[in-house]
Amino acid sequence: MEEKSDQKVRMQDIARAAGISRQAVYLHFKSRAELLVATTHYVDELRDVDERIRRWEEATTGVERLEEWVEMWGNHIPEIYGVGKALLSVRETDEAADLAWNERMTAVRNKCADTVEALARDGMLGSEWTQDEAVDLLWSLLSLRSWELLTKECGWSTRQYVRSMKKLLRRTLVRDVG
Amino acid sequence: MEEKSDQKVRMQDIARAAGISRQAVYLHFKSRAELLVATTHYVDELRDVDERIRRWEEATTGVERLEEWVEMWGNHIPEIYGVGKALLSVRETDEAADLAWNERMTAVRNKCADTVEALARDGMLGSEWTQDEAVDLLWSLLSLRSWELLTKECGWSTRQYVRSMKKLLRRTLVRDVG
DNA sequence: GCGTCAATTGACACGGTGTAAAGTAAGCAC
DNA sequence: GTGCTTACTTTACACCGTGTCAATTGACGC
Repeated sequence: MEEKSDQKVRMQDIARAAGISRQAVYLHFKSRAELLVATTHYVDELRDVDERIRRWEEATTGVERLEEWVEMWGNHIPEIYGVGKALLSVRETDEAADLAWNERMTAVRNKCADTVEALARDGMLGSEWTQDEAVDLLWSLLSLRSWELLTKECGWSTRQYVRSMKKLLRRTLVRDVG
Repeated sequence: MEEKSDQKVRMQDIARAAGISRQAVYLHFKSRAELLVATTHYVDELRDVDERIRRWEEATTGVERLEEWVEMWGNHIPEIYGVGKALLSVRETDEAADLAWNERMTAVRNKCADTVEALARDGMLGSEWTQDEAVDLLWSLLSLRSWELLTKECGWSTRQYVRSMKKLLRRTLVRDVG
């Protein structure tokens, strides 16, 4: 999926890649949606997301947390892009997939909320935003879709994406000092 | 499509809505993709997009143009959301649909470029952005996906979306004065 | 009455997902 | 060795949505 995130990955393809028959895949996962969900969990484990979050939580000031969070999540997006995109598209029809995606997204949203919270605690949240608005903006700018737009359609690198999001968010959400 | 932009609209549904048989639809449009493309053009005509653009071009200063552009396009998005979303999803498989979508998107992109150009001419473009970066950012923040995320997933109104985008873009792209 | 044009009905091919059934080969128990 | 389980295979088929094709109908103009 990561290799050919532009094309559709069929059960057939997955089976072939695993060196088993298409039917055998159904012995392990009862539907394509379930397989995709399981894959996202596998990727999380593989990339040791928990460990990264632990490190992020050590950041102290709000502004630091913001920068670290953008850095961390922004760099994680390309690692989940393939599965994520597939999951996004089955979500339209499959309820379980929708649920699974929503769970993952609220997890991300919670991190965004923590970040904004820290910013507000420091009195560094720009006065034109409510906390909720700031969370929504941060979350949407760090969404798979935003990353997809800027990298796939505009030709940015992930590096550039992270750098620009940091700048943009700092200018936008953080109160002017001096 | 606008009514039920969450569900998939099949040829069957379109035929029923038009009061003709499914096959008859194929007498007018040779594929679903072509129908979707035609529909976007129809919507443009219906909403008299050209006229709106003409009005927008009267804005003189860069900052005014930015605000007007966000206002205009932001309010147009919900009018094309249903078809747009359908088109986005066939784009993956249908080449003609992809082309049609890209054309529409470069048109939007050009307006973004004009806006940034005006900003730069006034010396009001923030010094941390190149013009290309500014265009990409503006374009992606005004994309159907961004609007979708903030309204459908975060529960914002289009009003709120437009207002926030104006604020965000002003703070982000426009040079600090004084 | 004739052609033609829009639409109808019904059948069918294709591709992708998912189900079901029967068969096979390897491993382990005793 | 015989028997049982487990993982997998092959084959077949149902379901859906898109798209094609052929034969038919009904209204209109002339």
